[in-house]
Amino acid sequence: MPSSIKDVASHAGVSIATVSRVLSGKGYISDEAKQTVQAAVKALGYRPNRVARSLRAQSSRVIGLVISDIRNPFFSEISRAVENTALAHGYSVMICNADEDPSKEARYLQLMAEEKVAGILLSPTRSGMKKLAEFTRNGPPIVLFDRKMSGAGIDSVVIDNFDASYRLTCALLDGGFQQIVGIFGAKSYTAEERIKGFHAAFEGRDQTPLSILRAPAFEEEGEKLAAQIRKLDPPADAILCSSALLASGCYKALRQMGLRIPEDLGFACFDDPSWAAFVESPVTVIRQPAPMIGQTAAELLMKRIDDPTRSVSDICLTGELVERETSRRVSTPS
Amino acid sequence: MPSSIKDVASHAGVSIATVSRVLSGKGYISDEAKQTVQAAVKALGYRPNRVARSLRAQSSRVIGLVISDIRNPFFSEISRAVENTALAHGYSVMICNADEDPSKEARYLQLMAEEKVAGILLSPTRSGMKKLAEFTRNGPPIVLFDRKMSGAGIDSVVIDNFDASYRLTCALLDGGFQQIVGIFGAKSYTAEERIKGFHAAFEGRDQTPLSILRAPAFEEEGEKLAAQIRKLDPPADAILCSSALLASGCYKALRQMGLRIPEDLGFACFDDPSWAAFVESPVTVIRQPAPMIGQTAAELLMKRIDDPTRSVSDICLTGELVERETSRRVSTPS
DNA sequence: GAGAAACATGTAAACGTTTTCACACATTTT
DNA sequence: AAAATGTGTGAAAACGTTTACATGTTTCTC
Repeated sequence: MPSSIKDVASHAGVSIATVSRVLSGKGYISDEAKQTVQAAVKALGYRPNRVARSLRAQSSRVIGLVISDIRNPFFSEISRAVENTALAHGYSVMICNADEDPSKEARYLQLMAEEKVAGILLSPTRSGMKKLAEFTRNGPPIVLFDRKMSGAGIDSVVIDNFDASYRLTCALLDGGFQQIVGIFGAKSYTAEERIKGFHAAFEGRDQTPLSILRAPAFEEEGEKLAAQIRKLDPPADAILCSSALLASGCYKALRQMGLRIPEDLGFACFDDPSWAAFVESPVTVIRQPAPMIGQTAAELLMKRIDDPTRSVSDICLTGELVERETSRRVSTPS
Repeated sequence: MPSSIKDVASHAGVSIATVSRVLSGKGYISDEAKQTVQAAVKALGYRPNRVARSLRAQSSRVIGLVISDIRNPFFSEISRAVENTALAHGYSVMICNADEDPSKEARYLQLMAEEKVAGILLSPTRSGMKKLAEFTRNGPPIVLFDRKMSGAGIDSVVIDNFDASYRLTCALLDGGFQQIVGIFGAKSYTAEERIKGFHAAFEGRDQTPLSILRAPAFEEEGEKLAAQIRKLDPPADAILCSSALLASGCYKALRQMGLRIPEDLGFACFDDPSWAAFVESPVTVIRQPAPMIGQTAAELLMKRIDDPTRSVSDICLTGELVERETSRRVSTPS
């Protein structure tokens, strides 16, 4: 049974209004009152009740973060950055994991509105987007990250997925690969952009994509896709993966089939999972500035909270191409 | 400006008490009242305000999850399982990332108490443990996972780290390695147990551990440790890593030094990061039942919430040894 | 047909804050 | 010396719920 402001007040022999004033530092307080109240607070180990505070203020110092998949290292990096940034500004972060499931996403969004969070950071599923515009109208402010929604008047911070995908594909093309298959997420805006960049890289060359496969960004899906790829005719000679999770599933399956990379199959992917640097032949990747995305999005949200009328920003960061070995064709010694 | 129960009441032409009764399903309500109220709720898009509800009830249907490092896949697996389990029981989960920092941990624990969460799931840092016993006294119920604290009367679910470490070490020993160095987390209970198991494996054999190194469980730390290991005299011939993060940092650095694994150096680690299965020589690991840990801990917490007087349980699960190639010495062809 | 039980509803208090307002006193300005 | 400020304090309302209690209605039961 923690003590309330009432207890502090009677212990200090003042009214609760005075205690509140001392605690918030607003209004006039005599030095004497300040002293006795602070002593009482210490003596009772008083901690203000945030729920009561939120009820009164109709908002809390909590930022809601709804991520699509907590197991994806890209998102956990972001979460970490968001948390650090928010903490530095006196906000706490409540993370919810939508697991790429639109109904879970909707449920969490609803929950956060009911919890009266100060604002929401979200990487929406494609299907969740429709309701979003309406939700924002009388819910807390939202900032989108990783995935955006043009023209809805919602702030966003993403990377230039078109450009990144374009460059990654070019790396494969310039490396001498001919039959490239692209693997992309199933439902996201991000995937759409990357597919466009993928196609664009072929323009002006006398080549075309071999195939485009799509699946939810889970490791198991990557494994399944690998099997599909083996069946392609003409056979693929390189793979581009749109996410680390898909990539590790796919890479794993390929290796288990006994394929050598890049001798038998070129490979390139988004994100820079740690293993990309230390497998037999290090993997060419697009490294996304995840911490920067998280920090930028959090800062943007806090600005929006402070000033709900400010004009909406769409911030675009750029990915870094890290060319390693798997995007260059090697003459197979066999 | 979302509508309140008052709005619903006047819209339906009844008192707020009636509305509340319809919504909660408690007490007597006529069918007629039920109808009109439900219609009003729908018409206004009414959503109850959870903050008010929590204030009144002095507790919310939210479970706080304080994890030590969100970037560690082991913890993100757990988070996911916790979330699913909690959701199935009508609870939501608020995740906070302590980043292995005791002061952040304390801050978050405090925050959650102030937010009146129904209960807390925690993998405590070693130094945070002292205050824990006191905290539990007048804070929300706590269940510990991954790391426990014997004799404090707090529920816990962990794996048998002693045993797992023992078996992993034996795998290396049986594989023919002589000079084994162990790398363990810096501050955790878990690390202590694993170190004991590590030592135990040497008993009854005419060998001793070459060295024991400790560092915070971050990837960068693993890289640093790899450099230290190279300087050892006599030189190490195998490494045992206590966490996936440490392992990937270490493995990466070793590969960059041009070392072959297991030809030049045996290797085994805890957790089963995806790359362990598909690097040149697949890595021997202890696979921890992360989802099971998360689920069990969440269920235990909910039982504790329902019955604060129930006797405390310490649940112990076991890790699975996956013997692959890096724990067996091979005759170096060079 | 009278008392009891069951049903239905409304009133008001409570949860712990913050903040407006009013009041009291002290100091400064006209 | 009256009026205007400045300083310190407390009472009370408000935030949106839930629920104990009071007050009616019905419907049974003998």
